[in-house]
Amino acid sequence: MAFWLMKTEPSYFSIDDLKRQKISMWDGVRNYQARNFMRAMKKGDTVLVYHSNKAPVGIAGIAEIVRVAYPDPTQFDVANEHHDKKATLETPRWDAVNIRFVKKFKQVLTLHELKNDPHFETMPVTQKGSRLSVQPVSEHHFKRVYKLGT
DNA sequence: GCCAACGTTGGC
DNA sequence: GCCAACGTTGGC
Repeated sequence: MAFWLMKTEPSYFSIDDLKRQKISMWDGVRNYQARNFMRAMKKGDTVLVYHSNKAPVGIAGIAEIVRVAYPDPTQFDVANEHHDKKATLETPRWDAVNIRFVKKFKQVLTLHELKNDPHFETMPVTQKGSRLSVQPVSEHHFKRVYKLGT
């Protein structure tokens, strides 16, 4: 059982969208390191859903992996903003996973709060210039987030 | 393989 | 909207 953090711009896809849809495809990841982390995800793993770019920036809730990595269909779709002309059905480049809504935090656990809590000093998301959209989370960090968020 | 140019992310 | 910190591309 592993823990992950995945970033989304809430104007594009938010924890409320996930709550409404119950199960959602997490697509559009176009970074190899992030993709490789997605490939390491197992059914039942826990995901911290992180809202980027729009205040309040931070962890908005929790989801669970219900389908492991499979070729992201948006890479083949010329009309999609995430279309990749170098990807083919035979040699796909990018993967998606499916997640299930678990919990929305009463309020977003903000990046500011994470940065001000010494427990999170080594958490990747609190590091300056951390752009990786899919990150592993330690159990220690997850437990602390859970405690503060719920 | 180097690295400049370019594109993107994401906090602020 | 700004811009630092990246990641990617492509000429050489």
